[in-house]
Amino acid sequence: MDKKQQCDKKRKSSKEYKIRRHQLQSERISKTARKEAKEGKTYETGIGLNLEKETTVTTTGNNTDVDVDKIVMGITNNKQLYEDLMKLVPPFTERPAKEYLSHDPDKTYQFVLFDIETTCTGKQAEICQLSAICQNGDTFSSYILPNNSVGYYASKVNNLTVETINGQRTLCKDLKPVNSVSLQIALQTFIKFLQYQQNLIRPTCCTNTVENENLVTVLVGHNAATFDVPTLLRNAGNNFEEQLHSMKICFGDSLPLIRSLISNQHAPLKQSNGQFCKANLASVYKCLFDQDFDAHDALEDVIALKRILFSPEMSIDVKTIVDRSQISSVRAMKSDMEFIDFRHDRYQTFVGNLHCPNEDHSPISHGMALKIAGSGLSYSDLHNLWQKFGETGVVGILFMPSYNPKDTRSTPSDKNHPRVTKSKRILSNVVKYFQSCNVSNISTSS
DNA sequence: GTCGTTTGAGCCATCGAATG
DNA sequence: CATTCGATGGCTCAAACGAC
Repeated sequence: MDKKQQCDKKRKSSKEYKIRRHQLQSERISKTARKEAKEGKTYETGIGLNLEKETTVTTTGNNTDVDVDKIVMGITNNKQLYEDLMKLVPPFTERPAKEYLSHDPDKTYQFVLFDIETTCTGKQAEICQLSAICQNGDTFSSYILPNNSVGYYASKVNNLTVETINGQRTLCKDLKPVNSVSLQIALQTFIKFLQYQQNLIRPTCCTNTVENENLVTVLVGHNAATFDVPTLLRNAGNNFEEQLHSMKICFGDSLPLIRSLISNQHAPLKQSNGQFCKANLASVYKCLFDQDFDAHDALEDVIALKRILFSPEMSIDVKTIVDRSQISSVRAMKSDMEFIDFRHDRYQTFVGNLHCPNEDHSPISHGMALKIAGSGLSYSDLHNLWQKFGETGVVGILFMPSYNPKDTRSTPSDKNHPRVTKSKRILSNVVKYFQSCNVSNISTSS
């Protein structure tokens, strides 16, 4: 009995068996799909006759379709070809794994809530205001004169503008001039503020005692992991980052914390209408205190955030905050930011060709363009593969697994994991795109 | 307007179990 | 042994939502 099962198992795990089964199933799936599509239109006609006709159409129709299985088999059986393809493209990249700090009862947590206002969003964003507040109520706030003007949408939100007054570029809040400093000055003042606050908790007399090891300072902002921290690190430079690192400062995000509370139906976040509030700052504040606050001034925002997190109305403990705020090291946030920027650069190369935003039939979706970009490939890499190896090149690189040389812990399960995707629909869409390029190139050039 | 993440629905690859 | 069925978990996508 066992022997028989094992034999069967072994047979099924063989490569040939899997490939054959895969082919058969693919055919079945496309057949049924076609049948269903047909049945929708001509339900009354003889099904058997229709099927016969359909299958003949299918086989001829497949000539224009892309036979992904065949291409994949060609590569799996040809190691040399696979290696030749690999030489043509940049090494595989992937997003750094997230590692969040979890609560340690032996440690003291010092939360510093912070927020920034900027000139716009995205990689171009410059910081115009940096504010922070500690649990003891001490605040820091500084306006910063950006090199560029404040964008239309950002200005609508934060009421900051850059005006020229007496020939001087001047940062204005609500059109009134404010004292602003350079980014470097603001950051250094901020560091001093943080050092001072740390020293309030760990006295300077015991610099090398256990006391030092036990203090964890966490900079928490709302949606900070996505917006504030990357923007801050991108603008600040290595010196600032090193200082934070040496002060053992970490970053946390209150958005996932709030989301987690809402999904756990944390009672204080239930509104009077019985629904739970949304996760944005204004909504949470309104729900807890039934008051509006002057949203989108960095200082007002951090004051509100402090009240939210530490008020008795909210009633959460330190362990909850630590465990659910996705606290990460400065280094981790920095390398994640670098990955995001790297991916974004490559993503842009797909826009307008393989990925057409706001069009009904873009060859690949936004998400897929991001995934390809994140694996280290740009449009020119795919184009190059297409020119040198045709569909084999493109499908081979996207489908076949790829190993990161830096990653020593490649488990057997990774061997089945594609560099980008195994989806036949997506792979054939990419191939079809390059085919149509060739056709249009010939027709336009001749 | 930008950009990134989460969410939930639907599709599809995969694999154990069953069939002839 | 070759094939098929059925359950499941992972992948993909668009929409909604967070930040400015």
